Amino acid sequence: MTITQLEYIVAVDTYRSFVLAAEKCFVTQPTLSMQVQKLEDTLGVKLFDRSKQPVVPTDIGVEVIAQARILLAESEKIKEIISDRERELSGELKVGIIPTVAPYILPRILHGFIERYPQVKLIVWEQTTEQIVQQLKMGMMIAEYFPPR
Amino acid sequence: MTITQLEYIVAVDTYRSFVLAAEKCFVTQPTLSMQVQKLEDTLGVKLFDRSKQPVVPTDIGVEVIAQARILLAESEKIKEIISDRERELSGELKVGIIPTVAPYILPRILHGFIERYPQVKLIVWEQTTEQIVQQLKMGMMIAEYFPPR
DNA sequence: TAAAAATACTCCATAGGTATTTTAT
DNA sequence: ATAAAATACCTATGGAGTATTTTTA
Repeated sequence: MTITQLEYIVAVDTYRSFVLAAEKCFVTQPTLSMQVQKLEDTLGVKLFDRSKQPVVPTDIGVEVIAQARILLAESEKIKEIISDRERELSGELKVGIIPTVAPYILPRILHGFIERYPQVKLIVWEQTTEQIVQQLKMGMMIAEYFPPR
Repeated sequence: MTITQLEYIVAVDTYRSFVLAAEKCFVTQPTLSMQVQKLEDTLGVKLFDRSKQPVVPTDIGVEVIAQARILLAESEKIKEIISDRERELSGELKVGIIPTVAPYILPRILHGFIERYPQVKLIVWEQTTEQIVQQLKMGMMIAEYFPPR
């Protein structure tokens, strides 16, 4: 049982659709289907009834999903602890970036950002790609795409 | 951030030792150390101060660990939902087993169990190795080792 | 017959392991 | 000197992808 799997079943419950839930979770439909099945295997119970459309949670699925929502809320609180602390430290913005591309991308970010938020202290944070991916997944960093031209 | 990683930091906090925490979590010390570091990377904060012994959580570590304990408690409740439901279904014991070894091991289990709990209905559940491993990890099944002779 | 979900595969990221080095008492 | 944590390296599981088949309305 993973936090991700719990997010998936909550999404399926919310949207009553594997296709739509997958889209909202930014994964493909087969990926989401398999993870939901895997969680069902782990728990040893069917969480959704797919024999009708739209998909509907089973009786026990309703209970598990309700508890999953509570757990996910607690998970959000962990992130809040970090954000609160960072706000409290100072008006800072950490920018995670891979060293290789820093000289190409940083100037553009710095320019646009400093213009709009001149009072915020910018902290450039060298990270590996993996660390950045993690930060993005956690919603603790925001990605903005700067096209090459 | 995974539920496992949260279990690890709670264990380190509880035992004030990576070595002992690893033992209690049934993983090796390097595995636990790396997962803790990875979580620290993900959150972008140091959770423990290793410059002293025993290891002690940082200020923010204390907050995160407290919240992690809450989340893990909610995680336990999901398992309880399943167990409660299973209890309520009937006085049953599900036995997960790989088809290959069933004929060798089952008779022994059945004999000992039926003797002690004659009123409980036994349900043999054919599973893959992976499904059994999951069930064991979740604590939803108990493994007992029957030596070959 | 047109959606939605399941299945079959492929790939690679990473959790976990062993061996070793570094750090703290 | 010794116990504990970090680091290096390796392996294999499984999460996620694409392509396709089976379902349900």
